[in-house]
Amino acid sequence: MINNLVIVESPAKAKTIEKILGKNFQVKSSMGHIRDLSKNDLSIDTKKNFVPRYSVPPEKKKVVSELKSLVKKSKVVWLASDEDREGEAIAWHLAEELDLKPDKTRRIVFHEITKDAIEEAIENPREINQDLVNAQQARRVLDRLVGYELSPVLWKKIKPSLSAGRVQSVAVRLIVDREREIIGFKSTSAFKISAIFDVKGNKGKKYEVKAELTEKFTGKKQALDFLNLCKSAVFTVENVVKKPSRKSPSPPFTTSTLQQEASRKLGFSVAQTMAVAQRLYEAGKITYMRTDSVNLSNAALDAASELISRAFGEKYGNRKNYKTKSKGAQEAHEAIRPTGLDHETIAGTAAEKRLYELIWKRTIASQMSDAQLEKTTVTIGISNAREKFIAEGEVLKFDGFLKVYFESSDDEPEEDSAGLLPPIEKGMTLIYDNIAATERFTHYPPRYTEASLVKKLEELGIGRPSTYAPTISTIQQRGYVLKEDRPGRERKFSLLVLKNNTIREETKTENTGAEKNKLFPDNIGMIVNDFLVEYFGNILDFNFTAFVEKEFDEIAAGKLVWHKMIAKFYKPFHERVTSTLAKSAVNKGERKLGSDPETGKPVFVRMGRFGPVVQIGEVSAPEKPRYASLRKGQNLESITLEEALELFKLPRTIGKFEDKDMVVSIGRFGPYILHNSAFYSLNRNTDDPYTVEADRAIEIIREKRLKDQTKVLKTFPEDTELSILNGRWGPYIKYRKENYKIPKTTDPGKITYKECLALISNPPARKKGKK
DNA sequence: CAGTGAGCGAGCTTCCGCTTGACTT
Repeated sequence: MINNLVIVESPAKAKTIEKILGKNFQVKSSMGHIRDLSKNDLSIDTKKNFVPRYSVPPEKKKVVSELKSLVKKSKVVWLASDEDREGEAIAWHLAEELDLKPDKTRRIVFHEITKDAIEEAIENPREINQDLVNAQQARRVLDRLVGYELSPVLWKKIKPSLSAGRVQSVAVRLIVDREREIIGFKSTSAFKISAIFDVKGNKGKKYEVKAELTEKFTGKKQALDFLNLCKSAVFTVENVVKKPSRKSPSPPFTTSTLQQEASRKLGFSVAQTMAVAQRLYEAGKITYMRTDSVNLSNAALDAASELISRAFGEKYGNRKNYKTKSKGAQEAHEAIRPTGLDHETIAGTAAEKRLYELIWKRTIASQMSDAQLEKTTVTIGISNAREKFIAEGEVLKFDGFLKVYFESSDDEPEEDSAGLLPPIEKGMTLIYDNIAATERFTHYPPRYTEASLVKKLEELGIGRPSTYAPTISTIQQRGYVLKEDRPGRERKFSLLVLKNNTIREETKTENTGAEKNKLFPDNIGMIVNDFLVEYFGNILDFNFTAFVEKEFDEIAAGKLVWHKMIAKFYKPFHERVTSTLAKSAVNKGERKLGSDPETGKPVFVRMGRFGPVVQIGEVSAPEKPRYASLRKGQNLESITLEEALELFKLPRTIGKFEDKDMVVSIGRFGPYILHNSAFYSLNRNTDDPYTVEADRAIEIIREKRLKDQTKVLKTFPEDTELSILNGRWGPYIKYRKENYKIPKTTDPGKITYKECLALISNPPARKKGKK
């Protein structure tokens, strides 16, 4: 017989709590929700109060039967799931499914896993809050209705297997909207003026001071006029102002801020951060990693302040607890922090170490004092112009939390930060070393990264810590969004430099627009988005979630009946679904670009069976239309007629080699040359299939042939299907179309037929990790 | 591996939010 059975959500949590509670308590986990709407149908009675039909999904059967048998052996069952909407629902589902009798069931909650908090919870049990449970049911039912009624509309009107939902569709919209802003962005340029002045300090020491003009000039002529004025100008220090300023540390990590900082500082993807954090959590190294709370337990605050005084001194400490600012936060857990603050580092993989250290630093810094700075601003007047030069310097007076942590930002890297200024006094006359006018271009708003998208979603109150990573993977899996690198392009800019009383003009080039790991909408994402915005604008509205959340709060407060709220939403929504199915045309993102100058036939782009395609001519016309696939990075909505026609220039016959034609085209694996029924790949980076000429093609063919000659290292008379080949990663065994690795310990030059057979029948174990 | 773009019809796809393993390459 068990006296007390405690059920929590996570097994790692169960282990910790069991240690705290001791022998009289057995602690088990439910592994999250144990029941849900069936995934095969709607499972909601839309005719009768939206009654949900719940069932235990197959993967949860085992947990439930285990819990059932434990319950039978227990005197009292303590439902200790999280104190939020989902946690309350988990407790309720457990009570229902395990058939728990009220007299032997207690509901308890705690926000931190400490002895005090848990003991206090045990002393203050309550009953399941049915209003809160109903708010969760409303959330669940609404999401199911939206997802399972919208998705089939997309299958019929756009493409099978697509999906839509309250969260994912808004995430896609953010990315599509941003891309359109970028496509429509008109970059303008202006001339920024910066000067370097020579300053003589006492003892004749020379310093340089960098200053910037308060105004920019829109044209080169104005910039030139200004530099000409400077030739005869006297520069005088008009003012020196010193001002103290402070920098405060950021709050401890939540899921969202951890994902952002790990992305910026460690280059982790959102999924990677969560996987590493999960391992740290399971190893007992950090607190729970799916949280929206910035709260720290008293024990953690004590430990931090003790550690800070000991390691850095009393004045570095600033004990405080932060308040969450994010919309819809439920704060069922603590912030993400090390469980043992005295461990600055841990044993583990490189990724685990780095993430842990990031969490440690952020937590400690959050309990440290502000950094104090002194900012100096020097205003330099120009005798014959009204503009001023400004030189700025910043000195750190007290480092405070900066001793351990510096937060990164998403913005473009700042130009060299201001440092210490040399001794300058009001009234000094300065002599310029040089004054430069540099043409600078305005930049389009940045594309989202996974982490900055999470940040935006959190600001909008859309999604939860447990869903940020899965949402981002879903919108990529559906093909709505691609995470990609894009090469930049070269751009010319003007530079005018005044030095030694003469002005020199230069044209320079810079690389602009290069992107790394950014989210781009793909054609299908844009089509789906436009369709949803047109027919279901209310759900795609950025405030839709915030609006329904307010109603869920009212349900939780007992002021609103959940199925009435759903009924009010569902009636117009369902009518819209029906009318959209009846009225709207099948949407393939078709767009007419113009007509083909050669034949006069219309030129269209649209989604075809195998992706976006250009079509010349109508299907109904007597002559069959011609087709060409769009290239990677080309969009249905932005491709021009010229670009579309260009696609029909392939395949190109570019000449003869060894009496056979050389034909250039683009296949699944990129551009290639076809010659004498053999394929030769063009170099994606340096060769352009639209312009490549015969000489270069021959060169490529010869290179490939040479490579192939050295490809076969060894053959065996015993079996012609077996050979040792030289591949991209070194020698390998090829046998009947399959490839096999040769271990590093074996010399591929001396390998025998027998050894090969052994490696084929018993290949060395591969590293796991791939699906 | 190097190209597709027809048409019919059956059967399937899909949401968000809790939480971890147990499968194979």
